[in-house]
Amino acid sequence: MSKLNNKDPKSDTGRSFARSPCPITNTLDLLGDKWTLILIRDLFFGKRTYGDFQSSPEGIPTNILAERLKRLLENGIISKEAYQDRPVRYAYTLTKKGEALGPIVEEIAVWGLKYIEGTEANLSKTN
Amino acid sequence: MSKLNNKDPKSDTGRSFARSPCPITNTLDLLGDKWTLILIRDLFFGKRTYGDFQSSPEGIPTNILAERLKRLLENGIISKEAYQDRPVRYAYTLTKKGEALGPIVEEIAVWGLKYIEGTEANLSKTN
DNA sequence: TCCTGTCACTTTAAATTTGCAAGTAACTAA
DNA sequence: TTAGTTACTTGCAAATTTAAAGTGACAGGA
Repeated sequence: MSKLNNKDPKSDTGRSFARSPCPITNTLDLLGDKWTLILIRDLFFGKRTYGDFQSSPEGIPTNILAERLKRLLENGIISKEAYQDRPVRYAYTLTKKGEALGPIVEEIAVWGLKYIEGTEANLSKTN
Repeated sequence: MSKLNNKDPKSDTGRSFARSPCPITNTLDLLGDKWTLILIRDLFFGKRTYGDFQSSPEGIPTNILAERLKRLLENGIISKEAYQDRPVRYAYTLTKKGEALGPIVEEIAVWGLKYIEGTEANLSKTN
């Protein structure tokens, strides 16, 4: 039951990985897609509600948004709390683990600004 | 004809983007998937041939490998050259633009090592 | 010459994921 | 009562990914 390359990381002993024990591979399995790091970026820019994320110019589909928020919650990268009752409204914020993604987001922005023509640094909230 | 949010980046004036002018978004459109940064990692570890990439423990499907190498070539992140004739064999290497991805890969590795239990730093070539 | 093997891909078909649109539930304000 | 907002969920077509097999160029050995 404790085979390597188990399809489900985290299951079993915690020492089996979906693809390999490489930290890069496993980080990519968590946030290596076209939307997750955009959410992390938005969180760094102070966005906190479901509606805030939807309003970013990239236009994330709502089903993808819900699923990504769930995955980030399950992995302890963000936390969710009601910031008001009547009606209940939720705010998502980065945990310490999530805040630690800062340097990754920063280096991606630096590279993009330097090598992709026409990209612009954040102009307030028009990410 | 020069609308923003054009579906085809690079088309038109070069000032229209697929999703937004954000450097993070555009970098993600280039390498935000589960395989591209693994190839970049392999290149940093000195792998250079098609076979080298195939032999990494993650087991990239060959059609994906071919397509990603093509995209990285088209975007000037890697270059391809024959390193022998009879039979012709090709080596892929990082360009200056590709080498500049070093800090991103590094920060991803640092985060993964710290926050994903069980991941291990590169043990020679067993990425 | 024929056969086997390697390297660098390409093709095919099925499985998975994505994107778009519409729908739902809770509640509030008019 | 009706309309509006927020935070999702559902359904389905389209796009992407995956595994597996196939192709073509060439080399070496029998």
